[in-house]
Amino acid sequence: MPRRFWLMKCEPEVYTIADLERDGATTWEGVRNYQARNLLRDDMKVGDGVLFYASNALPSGVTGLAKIVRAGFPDPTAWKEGHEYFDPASTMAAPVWYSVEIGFVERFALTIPLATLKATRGLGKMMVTQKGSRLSVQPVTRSEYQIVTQLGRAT
DNA sequence: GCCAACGTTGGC
DNA sequence: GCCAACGTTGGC
Repeated sequence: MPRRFWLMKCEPEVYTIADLERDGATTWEGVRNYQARNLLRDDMKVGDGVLFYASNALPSGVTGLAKIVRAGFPDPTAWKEGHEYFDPASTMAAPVWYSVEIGFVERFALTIPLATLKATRGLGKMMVTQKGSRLSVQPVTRSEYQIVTQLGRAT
């Protein structure tokens, strides 16, 4: 089965590529958007490549690489009463929200800013470069992944 | 902090 | 099922 590629957004105040480097792996929890949920639950597979994106950052951009180390499973935080991600609609029998686990791959020396992505040939159609693109988990093509990886290693 | 874009909610 | 109101995201 061909490896697929993704971009996952997180605010630096919540979690960074440096945190992932320290932890080795982390559970990607708290996604509460159906479109992103479907990707987590159905499409992300072990071994898929991930561009780690820092949103609401200075600058916002891709800060490194990760990979899927555990495919979709019910988001445990949805079951924790009192937790900020608690959702009574999600039950053990019929989970509503899903998580994956990602593992650390590489930390770029410098962030590849959104402005650079927008200006780079071959990334014009990348979802994150489109106006109003708010999806926190996005599909990325192999070629987009490779171009961004090269940018990250070149700096 | 501003504000545009988007998703969700809820009245009808 | 429409759509206005509202809340959230996220770049700047």
